[in-house]
Amino acid sequence: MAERKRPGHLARAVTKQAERKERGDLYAPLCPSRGVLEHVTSRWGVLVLVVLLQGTRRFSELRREVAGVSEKMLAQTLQALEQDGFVLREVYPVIPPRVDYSLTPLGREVAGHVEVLTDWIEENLSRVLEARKRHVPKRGTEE
Amino acid sequence: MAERKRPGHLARAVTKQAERKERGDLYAPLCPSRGVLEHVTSRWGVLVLVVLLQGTRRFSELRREVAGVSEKMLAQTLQALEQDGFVLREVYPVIPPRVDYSLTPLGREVAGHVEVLTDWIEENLSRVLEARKRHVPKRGTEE
DNA sequence: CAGAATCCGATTTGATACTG
DNA sequence: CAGTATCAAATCGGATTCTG
Repeated sequence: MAERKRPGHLARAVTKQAERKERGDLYAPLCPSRGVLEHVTSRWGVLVLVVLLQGTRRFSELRREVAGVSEKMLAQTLQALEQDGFVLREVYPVIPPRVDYSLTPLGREVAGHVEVLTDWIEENLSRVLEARKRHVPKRGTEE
Repeated sequence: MAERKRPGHLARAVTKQAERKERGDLYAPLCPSRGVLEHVTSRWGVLVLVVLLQGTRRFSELRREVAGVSEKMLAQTLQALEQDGFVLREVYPVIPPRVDYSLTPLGREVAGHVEVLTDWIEENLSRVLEARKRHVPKRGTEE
């Protein structure tokens, strides 16, 4: 073992020029996969995805469930996720306006992985908090 | 079904006042779990965790492997992850200085989940890119 | 080598209106 | 209701300089 360097596509010999559909490489600064990752792991993107995993939601409902998000950020987040094909936006021409947001099949896949992560964090928060206490801010005045 | 609202601890009746070690609630704006989530899902945090999953790394190695990160951001990211107990920092008092970074058991757990996510994104990049093409920027001039 | 500290412009974010 | 537009505040983030 001395070849496997990159985590993602390690030991995969993708070098066969543009072979398949094209896989991303997060370790290439210019790869668009970085952008996708950022949409998915963005502050509000994560929470929106996981909430939508529970079912369809309206804008105002998301606003309430994802506590703390501003209208602007929520709209912006939803647009990014919609553009990437994770979220479906359905507008009903009624008065008052009604817009439903839901996950696409693609979205359900990522959201599933994201949820595992968020669940882990919620579940293990105490362990992290313990670690923080244990952690010395600087290096102690003495050892 | 009409009770399950919150994704994370849904249908769990945590309401028994401060029962166990305390679980986080990402849907509570003030819960520290939000901070942990942000460290883990931060721009560079994600990449650092996945790289460290491959094994111990020195500062300069991380700098190279996580292409695009600046010294400042890398240091900052590592500090956050170290504080949360995900990363272990070992200093060797030699000249020139040597510092090794590795994952703690706790870190290996999160990093594992994070890797599943990043792998999915790399793997499915083409699907997302397709969705983006398909996506109409505004609402077309006509339908 | 491994950072800490500083300067400072580029983004991001968030209230607060305003619109269809 | 579901956003968009706007403006100021807060952060981010990188290049540079300086130690141990």
